Amino acid sequence: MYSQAEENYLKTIYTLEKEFGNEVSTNLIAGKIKTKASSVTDMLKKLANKELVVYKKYQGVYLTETGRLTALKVIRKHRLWESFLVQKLQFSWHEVHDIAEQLEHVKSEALIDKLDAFLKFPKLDPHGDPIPDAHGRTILNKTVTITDMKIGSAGVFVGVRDSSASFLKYLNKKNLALGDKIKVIDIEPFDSSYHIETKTHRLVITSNVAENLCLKNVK
Amino acid sequence: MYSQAEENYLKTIYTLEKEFGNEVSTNLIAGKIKTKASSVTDMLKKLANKELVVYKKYQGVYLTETGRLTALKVIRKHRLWESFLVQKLQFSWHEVHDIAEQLEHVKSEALIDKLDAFLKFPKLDPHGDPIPDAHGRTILNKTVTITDMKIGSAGVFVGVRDSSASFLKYLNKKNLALGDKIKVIDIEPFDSSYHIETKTHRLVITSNVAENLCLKNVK
DNA sequence: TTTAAAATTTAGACAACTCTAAAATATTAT
DNA sequence: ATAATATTTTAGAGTTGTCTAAATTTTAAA
Repeated sequence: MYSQAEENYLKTIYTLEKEFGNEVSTNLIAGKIKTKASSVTDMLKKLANKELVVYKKYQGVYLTETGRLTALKVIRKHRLWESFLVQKLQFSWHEVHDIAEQLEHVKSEALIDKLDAFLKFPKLDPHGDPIPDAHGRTILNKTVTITDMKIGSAGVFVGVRDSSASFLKYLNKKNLALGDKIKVIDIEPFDSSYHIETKTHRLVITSNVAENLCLKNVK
Repeated sequence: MYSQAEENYLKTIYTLEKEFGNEVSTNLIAGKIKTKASSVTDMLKKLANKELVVYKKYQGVYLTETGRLTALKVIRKHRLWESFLVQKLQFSWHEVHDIAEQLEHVKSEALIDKLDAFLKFPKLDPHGDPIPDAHGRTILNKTVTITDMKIGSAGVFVGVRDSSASFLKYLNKKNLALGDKIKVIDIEPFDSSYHIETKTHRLVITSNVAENLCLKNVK
C-alpha cells in the first residue's frame, strides 16, 4: 500500500508525462503539486527505491510499468468518485475536484468495483476524461479542439482541456454543457475569436476558450 | 480542521464515555485504538490544548462541548457512509466498518449533507445505531436486549451491541436480520440459553448472543 | 568557452504521530 | 500503613513528509 503523498506524486507524474512527454522535471512536479523542489527530490528518491519511477539526478523522472499502473488506479478512483458526485449527489462539475482528491485515497478494491457497478461502468467522467478500467485500460477518446475545426463544421462537446473551477463556471454561465452539439459559424481573423452555435443559442468565444473545448464526431 | 488522528481519538473517547461513564482512562483508549499508552498521553495533551477534552494527569479525560460535537460529526459521517455502502453498494453489514473508517475523514460539509439527502435522511445505520443530524442530535432509540425479556414476549430486532464482523457473520448465518420480529419461546435455566423464534424459523442462542441483540417495541 | 542564470540536490531542521524504556504516581493487597 | 503491582507520564528517539538555505550541476548567453 502506498501513502497518500506517494499516490499524489504518481498521479501528477502520470499527467505531466501525458502533457509534456516522457522525462518530467523536478520543478514541473513542484509547480503542479504546490510544494518545493527540494521536497520533490526527496520523494522521487523514495519512489525510485520502490521502483515506481526511474530517476537520475538532474534528469527528471518517468514512471515504471508498476508506477504507471498505480497512477492509473488512483486516476480511476478519482474519476469514478467525480462521476458519483455529479450523477448521484447532484454536485456541479466545478465543485467535485477537491472532494474526489480526498476520496481517491480510500483503500478498498471492493469499494471501487462496487462503485463502478453502481454507476453502470461509466467510460468518461463529468469532464469528459476517460475512466481507466481495473486493468488501467481506457477507451480511445479521439477528440479535437475547436481551434482545429473549419468554419461550418460541427461536433459533440465531450470534454475540456482545462478543468479548473473557474473555467467550468464560465461554461455554466455560457450554458455550454457536455453532450451539446456545437457548430463553428465563423472565425474572426483579427482576434481569432470563434462564433459558435448550439441547439439553443449562439455566442462568441475567445481562442483561449476554443482551445480548451474538446469535440467528438466532428464533420 | 482536525487531523485524522485527532478525529479518531475524539470518536473513541466519545464511545468509551458512553460505554463506561465519564472519565476515560489512558489505557482504555490505548486498548481501543490499538496504540501505546504513551502515545495516548501525548495526544490527550494536544486535544486538551485545543480545548476538545479536559485532561488532568493520571485522571483520564472527558470531552468538552466542542469535543463532543466534533466527535458526533465524525460519527455522523461514519454512519452515513456505512448506510451508503450497505443500501446503495450492496455491501453486507460486516464488511463496511473498515471502509467507513476511512471515508469518515473526508472533509466537506456539502458532501455529507448531500449524501444524507441522497440516502433520504436515514435515522439509523445498518447496525441499528442512531445517526446524529448536523447538530449532533439523534432520535431516542430505546431498546432492550433479549436478556431483559420475559418468556413469551416479542419485539423487533433493531440493532446490535457488538458490531464485530465475526458477530455479524454469525447473525447472517443464523438468518437474523434487522427488522425481524423475534419472540422469546423459552429460557433454559441450566445454561441461560434462549429459545427464540422469527417468522421463518426457531433457534437456540447463548446468553452471550442474547445480550448483544437489541429489540424495540417489546411486548 | 567562460560566465551568468536557472534548475536541482544536499544538509539540517521542524511538525505530527508513533514507539521503547525509565521514572513517577496510583491502586491493591497484605 | 506499607509493599507490591498496575497505570500513567516523561524522555528520547524514529518515521514520513515538509521546509529553508547553501551547494552543486546544467543550460543559456555573451
